Amino acid sequence: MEVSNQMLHRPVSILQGVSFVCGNASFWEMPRSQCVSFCFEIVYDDDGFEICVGNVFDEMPQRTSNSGDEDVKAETCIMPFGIDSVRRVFEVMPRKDVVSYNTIIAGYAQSGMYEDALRMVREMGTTDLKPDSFTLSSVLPIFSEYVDVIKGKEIHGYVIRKGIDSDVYIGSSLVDMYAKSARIEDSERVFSRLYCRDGISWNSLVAGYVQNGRYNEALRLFRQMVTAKVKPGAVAFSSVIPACAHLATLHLGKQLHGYVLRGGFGSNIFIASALVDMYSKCGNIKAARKIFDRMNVLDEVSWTAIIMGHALHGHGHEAVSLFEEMKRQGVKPNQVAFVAVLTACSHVGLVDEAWGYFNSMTKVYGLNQELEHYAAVADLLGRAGKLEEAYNFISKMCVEPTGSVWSTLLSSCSVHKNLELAEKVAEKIFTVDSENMGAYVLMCNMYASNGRWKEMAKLRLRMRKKGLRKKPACSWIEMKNKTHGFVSGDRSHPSMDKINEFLKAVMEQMEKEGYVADTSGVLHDVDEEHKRELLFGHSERLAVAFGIINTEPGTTIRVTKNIRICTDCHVAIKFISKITEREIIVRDNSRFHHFNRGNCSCGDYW
DNA sequence: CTAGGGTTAG
Repeated sequence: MEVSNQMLHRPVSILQGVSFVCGNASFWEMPRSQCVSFCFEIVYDDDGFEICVGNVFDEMPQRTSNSGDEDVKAETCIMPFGIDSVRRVFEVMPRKDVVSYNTIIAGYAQSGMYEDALRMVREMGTTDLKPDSFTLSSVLPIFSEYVDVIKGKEIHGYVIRKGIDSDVYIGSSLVDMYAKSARIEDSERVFSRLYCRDGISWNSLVAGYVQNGRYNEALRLFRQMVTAKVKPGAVAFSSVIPACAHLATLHLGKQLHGYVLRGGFGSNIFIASALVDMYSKCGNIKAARKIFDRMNVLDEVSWTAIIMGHALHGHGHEAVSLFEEMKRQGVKPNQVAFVAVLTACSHVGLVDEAWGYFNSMTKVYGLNQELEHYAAVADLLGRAGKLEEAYNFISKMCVEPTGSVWSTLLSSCSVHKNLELAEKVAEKIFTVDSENMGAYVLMCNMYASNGRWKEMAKLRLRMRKKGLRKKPACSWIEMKNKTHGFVSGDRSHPSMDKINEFLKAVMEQMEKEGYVADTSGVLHDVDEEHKRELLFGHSERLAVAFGIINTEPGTTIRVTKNIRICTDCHVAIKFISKITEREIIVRDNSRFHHFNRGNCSCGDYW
């Protein structure tokens, strides 16, 4: 499992000077008695204070409840004075005990002052006070955030030795720590050993699955949690809903939405933003917009979700005007919001606007342009046919271009049929990423459409030598709460005869209305007739046909495809939408195509 | 005195 960008971008300098010394790796496998040999030491500071009874937060006001939501911590736990004043009080306390240390450590940790929190843990050691489950529950999340699994494991070793590893708080922190370090198997093991699990421990693992891209497992565990009669809270919903967004499983997303409303969490901004994202990624931008319009409070995340939604659905102008509206309302766009608005520009070809936004990042908002922003602009230039400009832009990037940045340009070269530049770009890709499947496939396609069979064969040989195999194209459609998958050319679906019959009938009508098969994208060196047959078996076409056959007239068809929609299928589905009078929505790997009355929302710009 | 959450994205 890959570590996400978010993890890699976290600084680690904060951990310097802190040392939880303990043995190495595999204490998992050891019987408990042997774990004792793992010691836990703190590097002590020289100064120390006497132990004191009392609590520096004694003066704190009680938390007030907050509109039925659970997330009271951030909003309503207002300190009467800043953490600095708390520290001053703490420092003059004549005697300090574990509780007072825990309190100040938690205070620092919750205020993001991690160095101070860890310094206090060290100081605590100088006074003979031993960190307990409270201390460590405050400290562990620091190592989750900074993805330091070594430090996290040291603490794990220590808590096993102290016999507090089954503490729910510690357990949840450990589950989270391992998940954020991309070691979800270890999260599972910690979780499985917790004999007392509350909603938070369940959700730590659910969220862990989502963070590691294991969406199906996240949903499975969420269901298990509900079955175990643990009621999901607000946080649990905002953790699982993104799993539906990623999987594009509208029916599950809808069920969760229903659950959210019944639970009274509908106005929670975290959940509402997740729902906006989920509906738009599942192809229902109207529902997404409805939820967004009903939200009372909007932050940069909710704005970004709806802007990205419109961008993915090809409503570039709407996305741009929402971005302007966000700024007008005084919400400052962050880096992600810029990714969204640049994506919007790229999908509709707003070149000048995009440049304006790109430059305003540093000049107006003091934000650095990161790889994603460069990628979006490169994508925009490429789509707009400014291939050379895009090439130069990428070559001069301040960030080292990755294979994926070059890949967007390569697909633009393919759209604009510039084989010469494509070859140049492909070589760039292969130098950074010699196993980039997409690049091999695209180049093969381009050679094929130019009749350059020799070059194609050469490239295929190169692929074979590397042991690379083409990822099969597949499409899927939800039908009565079941997902039906289709693989290109695969005839094993039980309804295949009906599908073919349908496609044949539609095809006759299509040809009458002027459809001509575009066989240029067919990879194989076979005759025209055979090429047309191959197009006939494309997965998106099968899924659309299956959807139409099995639904009432007028029902919207939603299909998801794992790779870019094929040019010929794009034309064909336009015809199909007109002939069958259906709205057909196809999500490919980068956007949505809304086919209606013979047109597509992308305006053929994709 | 302690633990889990939403937006990028190939």
